[in-house]
Amino acid sequence: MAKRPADPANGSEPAARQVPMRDFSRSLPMSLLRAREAVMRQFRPKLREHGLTEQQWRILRALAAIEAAEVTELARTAFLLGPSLSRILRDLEARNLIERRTAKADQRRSMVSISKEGVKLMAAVAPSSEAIYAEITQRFGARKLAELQEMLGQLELCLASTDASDEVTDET
Amino acid sequence: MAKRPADPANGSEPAARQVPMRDFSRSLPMSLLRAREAVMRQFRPKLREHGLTEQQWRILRALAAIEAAEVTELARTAFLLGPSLSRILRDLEARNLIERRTAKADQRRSMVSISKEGVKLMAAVAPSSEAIYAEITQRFGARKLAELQEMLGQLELCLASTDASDEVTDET
DNA sequence: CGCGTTCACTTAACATGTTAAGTATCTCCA
DNA sequence: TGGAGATACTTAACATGTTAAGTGAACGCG
Repeated sequence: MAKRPADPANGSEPAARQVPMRDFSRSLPMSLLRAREAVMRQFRPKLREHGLTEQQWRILRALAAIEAAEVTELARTAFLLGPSLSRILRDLEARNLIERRTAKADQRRSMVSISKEGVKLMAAVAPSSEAIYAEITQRFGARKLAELQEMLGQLELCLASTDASDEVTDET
Repeated sequence: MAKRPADPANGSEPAARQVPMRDFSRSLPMSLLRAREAVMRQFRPKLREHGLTEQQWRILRALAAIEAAEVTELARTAFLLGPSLSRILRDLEARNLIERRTAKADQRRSMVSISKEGVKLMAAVAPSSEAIYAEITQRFGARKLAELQEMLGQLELCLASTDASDEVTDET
């Protein structure tokens, strides 16, 4: 309470409290944000070496596992919003890392697939990526990691019904 | 150039023989991303009603708990990068939600504090925010939530040492 | 003093997140 | 069959993430 502009007549009063807002810093969104950032900080430098952003890498990985996918399907898989994906695909296509064709049966749909170049790039990055993931797994503990991901999945699930209209998420 | 026939009519073809990688939808970064998104999806609409983004709300919350803070300190607390914070502070100041003064002892530093308007806005949003958080807690379970956050904290901690003390990146 | 260094921010430039609006295509049914 | 509505993207506009460079002030040390 009583938050004042800290009167300008005084000399030094840098630190207000030692325990400012544990409350805020311990909120669930912040915990998730910091944890994810800690993880991504391990990967980003290596991806950057290959001229890839995190999202571009997600897309390539998603495409490498399938023959081809519609844009909407790819968005769901790579967990990207349509507009973001649209832009990224345009750039990846310009770099010849992916290929795009409109479906014959439905001219609205665009089938996206990874190119030879894209596969080559993936092959170059994958080993480092796997090594980093293995390092993280080892540091944190494989069992604990599985446990954590199980809880994250449950959290996601128990919040999904709130805003979802009536979607049936039939995943693996 | 025609990578493969890839008939446009096929619906499911779990090939995935190119580069052997984990199913990336189960990777840790994706799990964290999806979980966080599921949580934030609960908050965003309410914040938006008040013309606030998630980051702006973080800053106001951080400022509400202290008298004033330097920009760098605030960045650390709200978990924002300097440039992002710089922009947001400029906007929040234009909306009279915060106040800024340069420190007397060190002209480089800028002391930021929340304004009366900002406090008023927080008072308007906080109840809804708390209600949403309570709902999440109830759905997921308070004990489980605490457990999850404990694990997230441990994950963050066990990865923190990697980029801080561990070094030898003198290849630049 | 003087000058190079560090520090605290700010700008710049590019990429993505987020919401709303636009465009082309397809579906359905009166 | 043709026109309203739904669908699959794409664009647009604004806000933030991310890295690099810039600016001005404080420091250190000869």
